[in-house]
Amino acid sequence: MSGPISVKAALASTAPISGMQVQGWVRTRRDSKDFSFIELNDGSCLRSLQIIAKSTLPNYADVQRLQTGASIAVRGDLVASQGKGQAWEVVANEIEIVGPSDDTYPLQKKGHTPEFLREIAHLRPRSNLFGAVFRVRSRLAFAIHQFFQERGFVYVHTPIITGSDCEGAGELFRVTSLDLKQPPRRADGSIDYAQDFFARSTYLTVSGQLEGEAFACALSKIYTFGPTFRAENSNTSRHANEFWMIEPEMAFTNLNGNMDLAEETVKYLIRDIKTNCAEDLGLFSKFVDKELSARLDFVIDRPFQRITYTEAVELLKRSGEKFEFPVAYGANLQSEHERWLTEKHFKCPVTVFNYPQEIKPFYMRLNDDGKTVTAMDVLVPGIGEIVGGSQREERLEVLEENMRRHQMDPADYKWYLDLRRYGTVPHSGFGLGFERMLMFVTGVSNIRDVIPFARTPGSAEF
RNA sequence: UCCAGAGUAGCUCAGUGGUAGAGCGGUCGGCUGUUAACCGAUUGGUCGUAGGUUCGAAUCCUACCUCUGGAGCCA
Repeated sequence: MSGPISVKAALASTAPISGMQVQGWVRTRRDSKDFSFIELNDGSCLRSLQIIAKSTLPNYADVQRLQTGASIAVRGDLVASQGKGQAWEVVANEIEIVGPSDDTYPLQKKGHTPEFLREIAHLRPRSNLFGAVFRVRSRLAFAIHQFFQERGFVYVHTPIITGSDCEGAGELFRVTSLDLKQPPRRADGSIDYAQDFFARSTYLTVSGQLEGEAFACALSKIYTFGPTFRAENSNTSRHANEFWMIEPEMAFTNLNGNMDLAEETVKYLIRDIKTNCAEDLGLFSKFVDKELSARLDFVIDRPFQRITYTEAVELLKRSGEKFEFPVAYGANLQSEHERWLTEKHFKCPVTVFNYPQEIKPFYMRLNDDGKTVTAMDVLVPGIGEIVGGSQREERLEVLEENMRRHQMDPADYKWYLDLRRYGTVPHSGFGLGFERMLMFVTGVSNIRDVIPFARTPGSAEF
């Protein structure tokens, strides 16, 4: 006999197996006249395996005291179940109690709210919902690599500790080894970071884009996929201070090619999860979001709407809708505006592009109208922005001018400007929020519930 | 950070100035190829924290903490 098999493998068996072994955690236990039913779950799949523990087991008294949460190893035979609800069950010949549990175990056999489970983040993966979420998270990460690798993109590891506090976007977490009680000072009293570990100020990355551009301008098509850190005091269901982001970057590609890739990426990922995580998706459709299945089908079945920022503003103005914030050209679209476009008007993902340059970062390419830049955001129902990207400004002089307008010193970005000095090329890319994609595909509405141990303002337990 | 709401049993909640409650869970017993089993009994509380008002506060007031929803920032 070989080693233990997973619950998933046991349930997928096509024939009885005598002399098999499974191990996992007790979900519930019920007594019958001469035996006990144990539901065993090992996280390999949503479903549990029913174990029949007969009263003839030498340690039956101990087995009857097994409580939810206990870990056991079972030897026995996989047989066709006599009961309804499952095809297979295991008649145990031996049950080893590996680790007992007791009645203080917080995950009892009843419904729990996600908010409560969030407080026990170390135990919640043992629940049906979170087991499913994190299995899907794993598969989604795999599918991302598969998607880009299939298309010849090279996976690049951009630095996590970075010296560029550029983009002007977002607060950064400082990385330092200085003694906070006695930091070295300069003559003017300011802290002298030249004496810090890297002989300069360093931070946790907020984006790998600039470094990604360097590699795209060499390997043609690249993507990054890694953690990102923002020190913003954001308290919403869609923001975390540590999250993962996918950032593809393509040389010789304009905004249209960029929008095509973003749409293809989102659709591919949904299709992959639908085929490879069907059982877990079923749980989400049933208990998290009844519309989930229909929405996912809708998204993969038809093209995303593409409209310019100007068109979006016109649509919003003509909508007759009363918005809390007024719609005006030159202002950022508010959440309520985005929601109207994607949830009420088009009822599908919407790609908005060509934004006024004043409200977008320095690196986006200026359009011929001299007013708009090649920004694009993909908005999805329920979540809002899931992708943000642009064609990058490849013209050295224009880029330098943009920097000056953003109060940036081009001298600080010499290496970035070099990419335009030597063999510059039109190139484009975007950032896809991994957790937001996971929220979209699972229907889970709070980002804290799709991250194993979420980091949010005031909260870094575990 | 701003706006709104909420903190009462392990969990979900009721209780709006006068002896702290229910359902679920847990425990014990019964029944039973059960499956969110069923039937009966039982267990369970510093009412978020600290002050204050009052003869008396879960309830009213003040501050703080935490959580939830929304906003801003964005992925």
